[in-house]
Amino acid sequence: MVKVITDENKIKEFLNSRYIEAVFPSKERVVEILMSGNKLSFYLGIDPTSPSLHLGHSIPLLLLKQLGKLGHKIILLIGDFTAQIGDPTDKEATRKALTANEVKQNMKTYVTQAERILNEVGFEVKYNSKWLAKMNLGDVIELASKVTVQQMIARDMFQERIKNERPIYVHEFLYPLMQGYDSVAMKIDGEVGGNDQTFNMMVGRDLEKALLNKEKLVFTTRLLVDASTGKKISKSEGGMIAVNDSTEDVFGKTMHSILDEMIKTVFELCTEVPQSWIDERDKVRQNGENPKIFKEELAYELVRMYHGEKAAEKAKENFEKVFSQGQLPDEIQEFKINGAMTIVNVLQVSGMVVSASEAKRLIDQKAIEVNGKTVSDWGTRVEIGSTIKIGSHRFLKTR
RNA sequence: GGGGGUGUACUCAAGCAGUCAACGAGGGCAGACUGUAAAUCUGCUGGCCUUGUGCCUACGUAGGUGCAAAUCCUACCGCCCCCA
Repeated sequence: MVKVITDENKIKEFLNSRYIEAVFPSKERVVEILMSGNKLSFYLGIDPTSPSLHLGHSIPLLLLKQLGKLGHKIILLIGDFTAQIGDPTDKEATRKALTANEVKQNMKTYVTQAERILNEVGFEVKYNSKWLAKMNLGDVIELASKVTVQQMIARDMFQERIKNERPIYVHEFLYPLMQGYDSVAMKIDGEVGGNDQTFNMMVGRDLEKALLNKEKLVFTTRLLVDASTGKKISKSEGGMIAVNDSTEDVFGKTMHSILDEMIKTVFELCTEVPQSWIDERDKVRQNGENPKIFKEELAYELVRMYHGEKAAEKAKENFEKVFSQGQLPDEIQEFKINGAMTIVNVLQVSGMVVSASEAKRLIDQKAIEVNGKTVSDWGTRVEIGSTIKIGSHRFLKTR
């Protein structure tokens, strides 16, 4: 059993963690409670709305890990019920409701993904359908009586929607209540979440006080945006790096989608590398070092965290080889063909493109190479044992 | 319940009978340039093939008018606003 740490310096150090944006009700109060020596429980709730955890999720996970290291009990709450409702946070449109099946599919790998980050500390997994699915209308109304409509519509994204004449559904109002009720159901001592979750987390704090007369602490983490420009960290949603991406993908996506100005922030928020090292490296970069080097260090670190040292080493080598030197990667996806076929056919049948038209377009755009030669004719035949390059970084080998 | 508005490709958004597979923007893809960056420039962005002033499918859904419909009519469905 891990002993609860009550060393004031360590607790203050924790509160100054670079992951933290704010704590509620106040730093002083949090110190007081953490110093009590009681083993407390903290949780992070994640709705399985997509099949993978990405860089953004890793921030509260890392913070949760620190709480675990202080000797407290940590819980990963899978919002299997809430995922079906949809958190209206930061969305200008109502989220498409997920079916129970989609949710189930999505959460399959959540725990193993979270493990990659929480590895050193033990954690418990809970599912909020356990209590939310059981509530009856009376319970819901009781809960709803604790929050006013004014409080709800005061939230910016609801204001946005009203302004843009977009619909707001009643069930979306219910979302914060449900998330708040999670705290009550678990009689939780504290919650960790991105700062966009502040409202939802505070509803939980209010509910816990009202229904259990218990004080809940709230830790909000910084978000992955550039503080000075407010720009998103990656150039696109699609480029979001996922914990269960392949090692090549984690490395490649990092190199490809993290803007230079963001490298430092991602290091700070998504890794556990000492601050002094980050500052030092950032300084060197600012003094003119090719930012590619710093970025490669980030890519390496992320792969190392998720997949281990060896994988990181390999991913780096592979990257150097394929992109810096323009060689072929070690492992190329293979596709079996029965004798020579036209290039368009191979691309389509292998699923590398969705239609023959797309294949033809790519050929017209000089994006297809077979055995190192750019293909210009749709009818070009591909023999068994050929290596096809599609665009800048996709490869296929026929066999 | 009454009145007004609206529904277009991944998203936003023009079009309001033929020249519409549908302007523009964003996103995505590809090419040039690079550091697989960013910025910039260029092209592409429904499907099929026999690549054509070709065929099929698509402008909420179902019908209708007409040589011809995303565009007009009818019904239905959804959404927004105002009044009650």
